Amino acid sequence: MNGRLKSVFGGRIVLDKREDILQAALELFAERGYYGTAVSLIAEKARVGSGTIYRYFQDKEQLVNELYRYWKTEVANAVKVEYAENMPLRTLFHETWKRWVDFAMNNREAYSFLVAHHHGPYLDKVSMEINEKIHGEYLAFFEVGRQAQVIKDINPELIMAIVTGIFSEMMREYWAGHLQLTPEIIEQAEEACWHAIRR
Amino acid sequence: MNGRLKSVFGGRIVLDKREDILQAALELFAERGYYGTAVSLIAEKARVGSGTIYRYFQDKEQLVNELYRYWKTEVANAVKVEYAENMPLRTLFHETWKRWVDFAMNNREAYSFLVAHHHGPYLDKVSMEINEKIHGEYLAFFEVGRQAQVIKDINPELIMAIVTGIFSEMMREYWAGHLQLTPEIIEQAEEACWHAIRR
DNA sequence: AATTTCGGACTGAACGTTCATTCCGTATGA
DNA sequence: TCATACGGAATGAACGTTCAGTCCGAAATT
Repeated sequence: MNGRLKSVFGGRIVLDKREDILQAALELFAERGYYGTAVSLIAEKARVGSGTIYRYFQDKEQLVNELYRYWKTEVANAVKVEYAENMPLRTLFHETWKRWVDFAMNNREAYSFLVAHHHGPYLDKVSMEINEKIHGEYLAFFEVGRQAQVIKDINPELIMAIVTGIFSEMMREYWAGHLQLTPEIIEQAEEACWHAIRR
Repeated sequence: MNGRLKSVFGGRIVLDKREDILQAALELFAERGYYGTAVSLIAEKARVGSGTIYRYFQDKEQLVNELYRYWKTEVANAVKVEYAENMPLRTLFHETWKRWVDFAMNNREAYSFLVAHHHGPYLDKVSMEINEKIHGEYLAFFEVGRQAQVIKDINPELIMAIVTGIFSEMMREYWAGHLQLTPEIIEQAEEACWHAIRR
């Protein structure tokens, strides 16, 4: 996914144009949005002919969906914490928060892309199923916390909205240049978020 | 703004097509987005010829900006609380939260429109200045709370991100059909939000 | 009162542009 | 020689915008 990957084809080493296209599309979609990005622009940035894109992707819609699924899965894996026996939920939350911030700051384009396309009408059934699957996993986590009487006894969907709302708005303000994100401030945000959901 | 307003012209009562156009555009932009809405579609919904739109608005961009400014100001006025002497900040927050929810639920299209277009590249200088002005007023409120040691001693921009993040994500989940918004749940969300920002 | 003229709101076909997608000639390696 | 990869001009649909003409109430004229 870094545009310089190679693949072996018939014993020959070849630049993988498919990766170039995906990387160029990621950056352009994140910056300009789906409708604001012409296919010819993606081709130019990836240094391929526009026809070449259609050798690798059925159409523009399949391209954006492939990107979406890939990065959605990536971020889900990135925030996953290997669960240790008896780990307090507060600690689990802290670890997850940390990973989430790390991912967003180290993969700005991917994170921006995901946020901007999360509700796009061009997302297909498969992408939406992935969304719901991951959403469900997080819900289950909050349900556990509720049962353990650590988290407020309210609808887990609301808990979820609180956490994702705080996080995404924080990142948005950061990228808009209105808010610095020092380790101290990141911790303050985490603390505030926890205060919102803890019992 | 309800598409049935009338204006008097030369002693004669006439349907105000300008209002029809604004209302049609509001609904379509909210539902389909700016790029997803063809001008001809707005014309059809407003029952006017597409040329008529250009009698009232310079172009599509001016139309979306006019809508944005109007509703941004409307919501700002709608949530404003007449401040009574010695009113606790917690009460002020409660009143504001209530008004905000009321506005969003009673003006779904307008609220969705504002959220969806808040960062659109077609917003002009005037619209962005209105944004910053209103943003600044809210920041000042949180600054007062901080000085009074009622609200956490952290960057007001972060406080702001927390409150708007929770609210907008809550409304999103509501309109997606994932979350009911009973008075009880609305209060739980308000309470959680306050927990996040109180000292 | 009846008829004509006038102004401008209004329409929608037409225009030029942009875009996603296709097509085909060329290049490359087997 | 053949098959495949590739580039980019060509294609046609869709879009925002324009403009020549239509329509209609009001004013002017008879």
